[in-house]
Amino acid sequence: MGRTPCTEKHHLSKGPWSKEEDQLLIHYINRHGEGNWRWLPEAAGLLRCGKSCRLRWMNYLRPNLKKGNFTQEETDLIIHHHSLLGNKWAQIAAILPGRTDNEIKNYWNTHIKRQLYANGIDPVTHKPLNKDMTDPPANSQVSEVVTTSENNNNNDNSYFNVFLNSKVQIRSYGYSTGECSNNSSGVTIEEAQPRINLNLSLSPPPKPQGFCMNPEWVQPQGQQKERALSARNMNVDGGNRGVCLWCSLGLQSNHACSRKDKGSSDD
DNA sequence: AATTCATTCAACCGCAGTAAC
DNA sequence: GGTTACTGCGGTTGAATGAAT
Repeated sequence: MGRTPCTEKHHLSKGPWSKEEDQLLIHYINRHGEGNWRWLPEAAGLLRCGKSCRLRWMNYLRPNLKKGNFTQEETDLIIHHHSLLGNKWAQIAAILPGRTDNEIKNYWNTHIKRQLYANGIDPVTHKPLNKDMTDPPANSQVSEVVTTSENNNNNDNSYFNVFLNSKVQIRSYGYSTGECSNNSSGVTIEEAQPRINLNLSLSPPPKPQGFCMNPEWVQPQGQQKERALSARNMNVDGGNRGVCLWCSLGLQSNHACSRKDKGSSDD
């Protein structure tokens, strides 16, 4: 069926809020507090529906809202948590004090999304756009885009010439295919707190310690090789799951990943 | 200066969850 | 258990603004 829009029901105002309306709303909430949105407009003397009042208050009028551009830290957090939560804007907003879900959603759609696309990252999956390189196993879970600072104290980059002059790392969490020998316990948000920036160029991975991934996904083809490797394989996190790049490159003996690919079923 | 095109973001709409009856 | 109403969330729209031609 669907409901009649509240504005139609009671001939209420629509469109941008006037200063007077804002003042009425602020004044009322300051005196009576939030809540009871259904009856608030009437009580406050507003010709708006409760929904509209709530939105106006939550997004623009309530105190402690942070105005202005997003900082790099905030952008990092948004990308990180989006990779974990998807389009759960309210949940993401809860992590960024002073920011609203609407604001974050807009910022995502107008800025971050485009920059991710421009850098070959699918903003939905947080994986490289190239389909051949990116289709994860059907049972894969979300992944995360992570960037690191240039100096990762990695003294052994010899196998990673493809990553020269690069910065981005894409960390995949919770793939149920493959597993690394030294850490299969999953990663909390706190543990995984990355330093992200939208200079999504590519960079060398850290030392291959517990670095795991599924070799099925490593199908470098021509120029796509670099992106695929960098985006897929850089698990800076000390090994979640999957089969390691080092293994896929035939370097098993050089690092700690003792696991053999065991297919697509654990947990 | 006028027009067109692109971008931004405030606000709206519909749906889902849930509490109250 | 079914219905209704309220609230919150996410997707989408469209007016305002800026940039390009």
